[in-house]
Amino acid sequence: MQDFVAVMKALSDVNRVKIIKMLQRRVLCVCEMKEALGIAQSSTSKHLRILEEAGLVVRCKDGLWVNYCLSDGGQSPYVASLLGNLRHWLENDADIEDLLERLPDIRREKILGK
Amino acid sequence: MQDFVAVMKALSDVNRVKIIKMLQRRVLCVCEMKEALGIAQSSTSKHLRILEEAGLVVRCKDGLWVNYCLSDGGQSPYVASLLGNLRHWLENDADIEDLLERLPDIRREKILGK
DNA sequence: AGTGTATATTCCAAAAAAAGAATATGGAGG
DNA sequence: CCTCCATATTCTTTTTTTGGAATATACACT
Repeated sequence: MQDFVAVMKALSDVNRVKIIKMLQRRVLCVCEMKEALGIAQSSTSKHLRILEEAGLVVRCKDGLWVNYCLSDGGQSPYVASLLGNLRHWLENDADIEDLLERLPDIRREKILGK
Repeated sequence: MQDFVAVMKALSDVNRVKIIKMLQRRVLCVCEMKEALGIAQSSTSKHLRILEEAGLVVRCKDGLWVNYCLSDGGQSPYVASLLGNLRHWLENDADIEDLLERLPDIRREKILGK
C-alpha cells in the first residue's frame, strides 16, 4: 500500500511529472532539469529524491555529474504501468510540448554556475 | 496536465485508496464508508469530493442517502487505466484484505446516529 | 592541499492538505 | 410547518508539502 501511495504522490506534482516526460527523451543531470523547469537547484534535487524513492527514476553517478534516467519498472508493477502509460499520456499537453521543444537547447555544457 | 495530477493526488491518500477498493465490491453510502474507515463523517465526505472531482467516483442521490460508485472512466483515460489496474492491485495488501473482510457486516441499517 | 564545480542536505518560511467539531442544507415523514 | 436524518460545508488546528537560501559533501583538476 505504501509503495503504491508513494508512486501516486510522486506523480501528483507538476514539476515531477515534467521531469518524467523530459527523461523519456534523454538522460539528464540535475542542472539541466533545474534549467528547463526554472526552479532552484535544491528544489530540483528534492523532487528527484522523491521520484527515486518511489522507484520511478534511477540515479547514475558519473564523476562529478549525477545523471538520472527512467527506471525500467522491474521492481514495481505500479511504476511499470505508470511509466508505460506516461509514454503517450500528456504528449499533447501544451506545457509539456513547450518544455520538450526547449529541451534540445538545454545542455550541461552551456549552463554556468548555479 | 491538471486532470492527470488531480487523479494522482486523489489516489495518494490511504483512505481514498481504501474507498476505491471498497467500491469495487459494492455501492456504498457515506456513513458506511466512515464506519469502515473509522474516521469522521466530515472527513469522509471531503475525501469523496476529491475522488469525485478527479472523476474516479460518481455520486448517486437516492432520496436521503447519497450512494457512491466507481466511475466508468469514460471521461478520462487516466481514470480508466487506474481504476482498471486497481481491480487487481492491492488485492493482497494486509490492510485492504482486513477492510474488505469487515465490509459485508457494515450496512447502513445497522449504523445509528453520527 | 587548495580550488572549482555539481549535487545533496539543512534550515526556515509559506502554502497546501488533513482531520474533527460544529453548523448548514435538503429531502422525508409526520 | 416542524422534526429527523444523511450528507455537505465551515471553522480551526495540526501536519505535510513545497520552495529557496545557505551550507555541506563529493569528486576532479592543478
